[in-house]
Amino acid sequence: MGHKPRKEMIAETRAKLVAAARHAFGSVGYAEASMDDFTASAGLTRGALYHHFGDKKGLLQAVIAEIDAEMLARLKIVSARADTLWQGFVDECTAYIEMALEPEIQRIVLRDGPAVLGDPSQWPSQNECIRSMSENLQKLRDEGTIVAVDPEAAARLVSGASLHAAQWIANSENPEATSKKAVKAFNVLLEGLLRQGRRIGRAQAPAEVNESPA
Amino acid sequence: MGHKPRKEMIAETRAKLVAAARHAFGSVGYAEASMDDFTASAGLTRGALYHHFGDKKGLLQAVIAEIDAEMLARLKIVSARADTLWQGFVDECTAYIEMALEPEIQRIVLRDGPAVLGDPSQWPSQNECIRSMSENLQKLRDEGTIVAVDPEAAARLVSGASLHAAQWIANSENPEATSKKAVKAFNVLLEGLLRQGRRIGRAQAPAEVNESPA
DNA sequence: AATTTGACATACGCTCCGTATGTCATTATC
DNA sequence: GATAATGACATACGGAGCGTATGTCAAATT
Repeated sequence: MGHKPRKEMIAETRAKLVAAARHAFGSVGYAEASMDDFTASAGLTRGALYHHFGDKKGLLQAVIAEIDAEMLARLKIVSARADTLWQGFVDECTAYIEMALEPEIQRIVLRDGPAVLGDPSQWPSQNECIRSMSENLQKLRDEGTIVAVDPEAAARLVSGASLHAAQWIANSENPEATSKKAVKAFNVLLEGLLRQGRRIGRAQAPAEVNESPA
Repeated sequence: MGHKPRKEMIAETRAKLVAAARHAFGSVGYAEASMDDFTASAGLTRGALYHHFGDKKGLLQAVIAEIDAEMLARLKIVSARADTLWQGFVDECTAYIEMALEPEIQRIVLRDGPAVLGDPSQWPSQNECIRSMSENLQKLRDEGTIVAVDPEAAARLVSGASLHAAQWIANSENPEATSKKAVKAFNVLLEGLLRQGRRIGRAQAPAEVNESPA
């Protein structure tokens, strides 16, 4: 019978394990996910898991690497199709927030990941997202659009603000309204990066502006 | 012999459990901390733990509540002794970052806490710190120092940036240099909050300023 | 003085993880 | 082409940790 090639079978096994773990981690969380259970759901046993990933943490790393690669790809698409560098940067930040709204990303990447694997700034994958953002900021600085500031530092602060904003939004009882508030405040902060003459889009409001809700 | 009153004994037991757990959680982390071990180190057993705190998560909540109360107290001191509201706010942010540099706070409050107890923005205690910051921003807005922006949203973004900055600093190989970069970039972002006329402390080399008429 | 409450300790079972070992197919060697 | 060797898994075993159920003893209540 047409048995598939060896390498494909193995890759398929790894993919099945990662997929099963991703679902389990994303739904019940890392700590509550039983290795026996989700390997069985993939038609396998823990033997396969330990063979391919060493331990439970190794599998979490693989899952996060997969998710992170997807995130990076999505970010690149967003920033690539913007008209200006600055707009691309802003769009990328917005996309970052939107991704962080997804429960699977929140749970696996933002909560369990740091607890199990340590600080995300040390992960190779997370650094990819930061590096992408840093490069954009570097270009914006060379271009003269933003003030002289360390690109990586700014990128980390901005991503930190984005992630927290996302978690706040996702857990609020009215995500729509919260999102609007967060994005508005976010843009205000980002304008701190812009050089004075470049500031745009702020209505230059007189003394006491009261924004009326909705 | 002079036996102490009942209530004091009980409070002492609770305090011993919280202290032992705090040390264990802070050093080896929540997941690796054995209840048998650290209750024994307090001269007790898990029986006492379950009686007072329900389960391991309950004890973590108590530990975090204690740490958070300390953090809030420190923040209040910092913001109270500043000359201006804005300076108080900036100082508070800086203090926030400095506290987040402490390993115990990083591990328990910033990493394990969210993984075990869920999103920090839902904790009563964490909300206290945010609320304190929000109040300051509200006053700054009323005062006309900062632009019209939702105080809570800004507070959450700023705290998010602070926390991430802290983790980045703490895990960098050169914390001193990283800290300088982060604080500088942080101030730049914060200036986004300031209204145009109020901007201070930026050297502002006007290469090609294109000032739109106010 | 008798009873009740409550603060703990002890005992038990269960789940889960990691390792050590076994099995079978594929690949390499001759 | 038969045999040895490798590698991908499954099975078996032991240990640790958690939660609960139960026991005990002092203090508070009556």
